[in-house]
Amino acid sequence: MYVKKITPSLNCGLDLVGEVLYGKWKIRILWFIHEGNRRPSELQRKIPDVTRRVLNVQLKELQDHEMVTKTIYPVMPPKVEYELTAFGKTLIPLIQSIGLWGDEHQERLRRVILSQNKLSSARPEEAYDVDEPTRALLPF
Amino acid sequence: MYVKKITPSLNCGLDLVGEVLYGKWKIRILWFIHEGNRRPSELQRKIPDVTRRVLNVQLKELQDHEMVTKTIYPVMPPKVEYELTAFGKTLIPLIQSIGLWGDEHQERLRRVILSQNKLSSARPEEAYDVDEPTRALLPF
DNA sequence: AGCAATACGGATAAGTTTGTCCCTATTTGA
DNA sequence: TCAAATAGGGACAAACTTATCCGTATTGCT
Repeated sequence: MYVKKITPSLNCGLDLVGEVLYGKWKIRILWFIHEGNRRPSELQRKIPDVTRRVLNVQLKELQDHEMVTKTIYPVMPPKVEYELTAFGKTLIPLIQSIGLWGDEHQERLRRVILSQNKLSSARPEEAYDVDEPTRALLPF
Repeated sequence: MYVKKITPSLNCGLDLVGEVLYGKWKIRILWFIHEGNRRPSELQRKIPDVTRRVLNVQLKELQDHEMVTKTIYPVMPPKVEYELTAFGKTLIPLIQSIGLWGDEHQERLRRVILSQNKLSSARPEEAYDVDEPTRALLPF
């Protein structure tokens, strides 16, 4: 496991939140668990872009940060379930607000992100299909 | 300037927010500008841990993302001021909520962050039991 | 017998962000 | 005259995160 060499600054609330929410997929992992996707394989189907390896790593960190619990059922084939802790649940309204803000401003955000020169050209454009109908009302 | 090789996924609102808010100092930069610290030197005094170099880089990104504007006064010594755009201001309530959540839970957050083994050594003991009772059941 | 599904993680590579070091310039004040 | 304040940025190094590739194991279906 990677060990940090630089101690993070933990001066204010924002720093602290950063520490537990930083991670490319963490917020969405929390959201999908909140939606009832408890098993790793379900989560991976919901977030196809994440690899299983990284999904495991980030779930482990969420666990260490007491955002989720993990239950391993000693059956074969293996079965594992994650759940939000009470603490983790207190984050859900925040995540929802963030997602809603992103949705409200999605055209503008997409524009400023794509027109920024940090992206390497050649976007295959229109890769996406976006949302499953059940998700239409939610931040995604 | 660094150019990304991997196109980020921009499927949902949360992805989009991630793109513009990701960055170790960005949220705090926005907050301090909101509080009236407009000049780079003021911002650096507010966030001593960030280097000037990185502060400039992140300010530039916020500018590209239309979160802040930059005004250069042609005087000597140089004078520069940043301000939130109307768009940037719509983020402030969100940032405030996040910070408040972090403040409310700061003891717990500090504990789980510090007791986590990703931090390099030398934290004054405090064993930390964080039981993983279910773990023992499977051979992994 | 072979393969998919379930799940985990070490070693290593690639990608990305952040930090360090150095250079540019002018004015004011010690 | 020299230091400090103001602001910017190129080249590079270090730190950190994420991805790839492999290996472990069992059950059940074809």
